[in-house]
Amino acid sequence: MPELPEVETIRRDLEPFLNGRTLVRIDHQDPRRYRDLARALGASILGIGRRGKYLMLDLGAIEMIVHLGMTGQVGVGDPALFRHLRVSCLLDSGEVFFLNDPRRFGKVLVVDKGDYSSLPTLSAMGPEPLGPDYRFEPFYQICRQVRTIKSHLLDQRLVAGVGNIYADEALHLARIHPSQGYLTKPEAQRLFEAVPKVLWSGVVNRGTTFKDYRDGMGRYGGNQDFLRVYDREGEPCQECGTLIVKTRVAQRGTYYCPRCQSLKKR
DNA sequence: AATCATCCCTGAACGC
DNA sequence: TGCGTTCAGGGATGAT
Repeated sequence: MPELPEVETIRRDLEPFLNGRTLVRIDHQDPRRYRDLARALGASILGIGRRGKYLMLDLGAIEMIVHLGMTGQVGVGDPALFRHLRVSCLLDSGEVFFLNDPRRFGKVLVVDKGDYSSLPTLSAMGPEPLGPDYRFEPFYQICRQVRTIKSHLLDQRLVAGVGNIYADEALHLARIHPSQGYLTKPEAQRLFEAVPKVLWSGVVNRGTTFKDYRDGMGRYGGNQDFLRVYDREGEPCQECGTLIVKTRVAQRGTYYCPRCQSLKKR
């Protein structure tokens, strides 16, 4: 499940293969899912950026937006190696930029540059937690009045790019129960600082491969060996030794330490 | 306005 | 062995 660190790792991997290339041919079978891709024919890739979990290929007046969903994998190489090839783009280098996506939760579309009206989550995206516009006050104003903090970490409006794995990791580092609501200022401060810490760790370790994730070169990430709670049910908390518990919060599998992350009634 | 439930989709894990 | 069931969840959407 690619989140901010995984998408950033892919972005860095693909940059040297895509920068300056022209899209010579684009193939896919599902025009309802992969929209307006023909608009990109003949366009050159001026840069590859990222916003939250979205990859953005700068094509000048337009941009190609890629979201990997749960099982999407992009790369430059031989698409014949993949069973679930959904989109392939022939480059003027002769190489193929492709999306392989078994479960088809991923998206690829071409839009006028900056027009995200067909992507409500991207339109309302919160600040980049690893960027210069990440501010405590607006973060705190939301945290203090919501009922279940984890659902807002996943929501993308509070902060961009956090998914299920890094939400649990940040909450453990901040010692906050995933179902906690109405955070105090010190709690919000701890969470505000924990989010970029766990995301940087993910970037440094080239992403978390729990099952499906591969980087832009098809390699496994390394961050799974450094997770504090995610997928560690029954293992001892590294802070206090209490066994990590798995529950369900916001319709998501949720791991936490019942001692370090106690729920406060408010 | 916030919160919750449902849908999309496939493969792996599980139970009998 | 094999078949059917359950689970995983990001984001869009509709309901409460």
